[in-house]
Amino acid sequence: MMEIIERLKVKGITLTPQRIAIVEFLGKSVAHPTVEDIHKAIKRKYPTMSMATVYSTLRLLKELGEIQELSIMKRGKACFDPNPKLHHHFLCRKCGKILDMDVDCPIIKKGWVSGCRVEEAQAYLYGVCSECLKKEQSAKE
Amino acid sequence: MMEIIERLKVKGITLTPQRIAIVEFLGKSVAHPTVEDIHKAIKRKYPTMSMATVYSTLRLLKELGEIQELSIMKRGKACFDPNPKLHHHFLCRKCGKILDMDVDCPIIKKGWVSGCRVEEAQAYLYGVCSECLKKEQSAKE
DNA sequence: TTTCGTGCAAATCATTTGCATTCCA
DNA sequence: TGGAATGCAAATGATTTGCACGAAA
Repeated sequence: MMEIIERLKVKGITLTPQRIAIVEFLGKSVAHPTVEDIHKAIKRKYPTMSMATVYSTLRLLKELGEIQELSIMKRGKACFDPNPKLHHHFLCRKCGKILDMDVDCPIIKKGWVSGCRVEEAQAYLYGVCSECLKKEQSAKE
Repeated sequence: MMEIIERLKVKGITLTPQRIAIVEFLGKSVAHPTVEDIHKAIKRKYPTMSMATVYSTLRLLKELGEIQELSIMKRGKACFDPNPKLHHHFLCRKCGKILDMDVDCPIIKKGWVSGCRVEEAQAYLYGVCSECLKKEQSAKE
């Protein structure tokens, strides 16, 4: 994730310890954290870290195209994906986990559809993940 | 939309004038209205109609599978689609309009993906709609 | 009569904003 | 040093909830 830091530096973005901490946390996260998740995690290191700072840094990173915010919401809370590239998501209704889907849909992508210019695309699948299905199976036996 | 009313009756749902008004409004709406849109429209006929009633009726209809709530949000507000069948949506960043997309994606649908059971799927496309593109074009000339 | 829906107001909760203080370049 | 970032608290705005009243079976 140091590449992000480099790009921010090149763009003249002020690199505060808080911002670096957020970028580093996002870089190693795989769970599509909410603002609260991020705040809680970083508060251990920086006890004064405020929600306002987390919100503003996330907005900055989003505007710079370094991360993406998902339209799917974890129980009403926004969540973020450190991977800004086009990919889709699966939300498990049992455990609430969000999984990245590496499916390449020929239609849901940038380009043209019915005369409209598509600049961004996101697909959301909802259901039960393989882990939860396994648990259901064992419970039955 | 009278079929919905029929189905509600069969299921033993109490049919109040307010609920009927909401169902009728949704039935003839094509613009994916927000809760506020619905409330405002019906308030003309029923001046005492409260937001709480709109919210509770929408939740009821959603739980019964008669309508769907979109994960895409009109400026932070939830919006609803009277068509509960699987289809996708396009949000125009210029005019804010949401269009139904009649594309049949072979991957973004119910079924199985990577060991997960997909019960519901929604794809969202973001960009500029054909109308706004036309306006842009004329402005240039 | 008894249950259920309505509508008002108050409560909730995520997110935003104002502003004084502090920090990076 | 100067402009930008931080952090606190207060404000905002969508949605939910509690509860008394009224309507429906």
